[in-house]
Amino acid sequence: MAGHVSDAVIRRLPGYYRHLRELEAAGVTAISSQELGERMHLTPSQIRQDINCFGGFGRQGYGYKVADLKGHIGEILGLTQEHRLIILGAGNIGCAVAQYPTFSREGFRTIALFDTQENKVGRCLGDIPVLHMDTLETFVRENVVDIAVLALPKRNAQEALDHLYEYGVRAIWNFAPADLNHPDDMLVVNVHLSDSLQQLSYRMAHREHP
Amino acid sequence: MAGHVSDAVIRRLPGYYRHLRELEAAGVTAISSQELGERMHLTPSQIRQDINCFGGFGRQGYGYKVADLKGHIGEILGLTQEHRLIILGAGNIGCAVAQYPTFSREGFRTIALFDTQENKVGRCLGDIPVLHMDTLETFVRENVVDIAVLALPKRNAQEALDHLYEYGVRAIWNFAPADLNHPDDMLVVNVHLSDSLQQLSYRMAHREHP
DNA sequence: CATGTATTGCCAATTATATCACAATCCGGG
DNA sequence: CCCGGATTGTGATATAATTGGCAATACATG
Repeated sequence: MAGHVSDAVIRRLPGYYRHLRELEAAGVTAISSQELGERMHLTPSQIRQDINCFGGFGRQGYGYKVADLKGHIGEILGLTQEHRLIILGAGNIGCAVAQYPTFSREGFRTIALFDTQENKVGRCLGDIPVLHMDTLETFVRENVVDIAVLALPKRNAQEALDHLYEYGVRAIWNFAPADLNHPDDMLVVNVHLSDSLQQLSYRMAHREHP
Repeated sequence: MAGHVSDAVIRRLPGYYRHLRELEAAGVTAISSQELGERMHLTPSQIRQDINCFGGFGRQGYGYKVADLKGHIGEILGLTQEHRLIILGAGNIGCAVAQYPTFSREGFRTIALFDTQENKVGRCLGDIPVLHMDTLETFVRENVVDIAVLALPKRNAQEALDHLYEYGVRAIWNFAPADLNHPDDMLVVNVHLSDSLQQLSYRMAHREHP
């Protein structure tokens, strides 16, 4: 199992996790691929195949135990270990990420925000301090930082990434609307809000019944 | 041409648009599929095939005219017509969307935010008013609203969607971390920030060289 | 205006992804 | 403890997406 997992499967994993959490919260203890498929708008076959990339978590004639499966998928997603984040840019997006309620439940802990604007530096969001961008290097070298979130203007994003690499950060969650260049041993996942909105626009322009 | 365009192509279109805009800004007037492919990390073949879904915009022995191609793709994406947005939820995400700089350039115009918290209602973000959620129905019935952005807590999202449908809105850009039920003639595009961060976590947990 | 070169458009081949079908097997009830 | 009904795990098949290859053709040059 887990020989090679395709991108398509990885994209669906968080969806499984989300639905399983909801089912667990609703008190459902077991579910079949049939039922889960109806819920998620996927075929039962696809669900069984996806889950089987990682091993046989189900039981014939019964289905999957919700709590077990959620646990396994959480582990596969790496949510059992804590991730320490810093956020570059304390604007709306940076603050939104810092305060997003579900992240902390999933092991993502924001330890600091960074900004250049003097009126933002020194404040706190909850218990997260907003530090000056000039102190970034020292901070990163003296603290464990697993992920850096880029929530700053496009023009500063590439330079910030280059510095972060130099200081040792190897994973980036990027909100700047640009495809940043990065070394092979650095992971970059883009959010690209604009792309998502443009997809909606495309579908509106091309839907059959207007 | 344009018989049926696959999801995979639609997902890539905004990327083409973004890169073409950058090229145009950089003063590049023409580009080959080869060069564009290197820039975007796609094969030249794929680029030619993608673009050909919509017609032959290129010229043999020469490549594509950047401005022309950008214009065509903008049109295909529906960016030539204005879209009027309302945003439900004036928290960090709602405000981030309202003030996101590139949206207005692409024809997306936010005309109002809605919230239930009294201390937010009555203020403005730039020239966009924050109105009380109770006035949503009246507002939507009296104004043209093309897209509603859901930037409110998960527990309120489904109900909000149902109301919006009733009032006549037929396109939703959803930031709530839930897969909302919706009628067939309503378009819903999800952002699901958590999914994106979990994908990063997955890749961190499974990368070869730690 | 003729010629060589670069590059598209497009069809074929390959690879990836999703679905189907069914044997293996586990649960629950009697 | 055994049997019936349900549901998984999985190999085979179908469908979709990507890449390769090449003829057609437009541009640039002299």
